[in-house]
Amino acid sequence: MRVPRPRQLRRNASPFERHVPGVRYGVLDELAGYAVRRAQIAIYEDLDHVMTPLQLTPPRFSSMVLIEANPGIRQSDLATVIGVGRPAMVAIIDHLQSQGWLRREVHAGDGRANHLVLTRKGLALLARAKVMMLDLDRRWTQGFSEHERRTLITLLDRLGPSPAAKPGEDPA
Amino acid sequence: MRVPRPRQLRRNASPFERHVPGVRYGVLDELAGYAVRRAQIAIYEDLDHVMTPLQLTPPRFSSMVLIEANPGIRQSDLATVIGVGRPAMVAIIDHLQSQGWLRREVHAGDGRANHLVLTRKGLALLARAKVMMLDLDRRWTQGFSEHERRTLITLLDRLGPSPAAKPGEDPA
DNA sequence: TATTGTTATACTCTATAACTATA
DNA sequence: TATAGTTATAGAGTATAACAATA
Repeated sequence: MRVPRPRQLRRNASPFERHVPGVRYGVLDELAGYAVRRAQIAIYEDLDHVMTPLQLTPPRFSSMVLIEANPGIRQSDLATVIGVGRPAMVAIIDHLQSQGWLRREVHAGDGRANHLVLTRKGLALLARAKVMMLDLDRRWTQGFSEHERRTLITLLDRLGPSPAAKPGEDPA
Repeated sequence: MRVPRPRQLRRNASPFERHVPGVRYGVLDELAGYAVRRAQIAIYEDLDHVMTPLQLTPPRFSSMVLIEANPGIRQSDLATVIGVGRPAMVAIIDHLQSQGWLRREVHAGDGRANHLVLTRKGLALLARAKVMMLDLDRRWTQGFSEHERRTLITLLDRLGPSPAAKPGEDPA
């Protein structure tokens, strides 16, 4: 089962409506998991407008952020962190390198591994992308108080099978 | 850009870790959008265990819930509601029908449209699936208070470009 | 002319397996 | 033997366009 990277956009279609008037959603409205899915669809329609002009995709953007914050990280570790396989990571890095945004250097202590570093050009683009992404994300939480925004992120980080659901912490 | 139905599972890989120790996530930790993505990856790894034995997928399950709650809904409307294209909906309905879980009847007032109705067998399976899904969802929010659970769903429903972000309502 | 369901097609993303070079 | 990166391949899911039947 694929983890939906939200569905491919239907360019000429009307935007996704989370609650179509007159339709009863039954248990779906009771499921946190379905709320996540719904939110993701709505978000991705918008995300496209920011990513595409920059020749970026969500995994490409995430990778650049992580390489900047962890210079010299190796590909396999990066793949683990963003949750893709190693082969998929090769394609992501290939693209970023073809744009001149990063270099693959030989790892100092391990001849098998790649040492990933952003170029000046890559850092410049990333700076722009980060501003745009932060701006977009703030627009998504426009009506939220800062407390609500933090609460949402914290609850999302706790949601899920194993690492989440620790009764001790109470972010709300 | 595709809306990620979360990534295909790597069966022999370790489960997705949302915060790998020693890795700095930079702005990613500030983005509600990335928190959504992270949560979805974690969720889908688990979802698989419930869906597969029942010959279900998330869109199939959602479709059945919606057909039960809105008997006679037409395919195109169903597609709009769950956020897929009409061709994708055909495949979903085909499968549900092949399992004997629903019938396509001719719509009373419109000879073009299909009137979708669950069979007794479909209703029985759906009843089982709903119990399992609710149970799974509760496990994902195990450490949450009921207030936190509702808050998460409400905030997720407000997150996004257009319909969300209404300053008036304060669910937290 | 527009819409519903359908089919055919292409594209994207992903997993899996196998290869190489290092360890 | 095991691991990092790579390549090749197949599969799932989706969008797009075009078609028939009906409105």
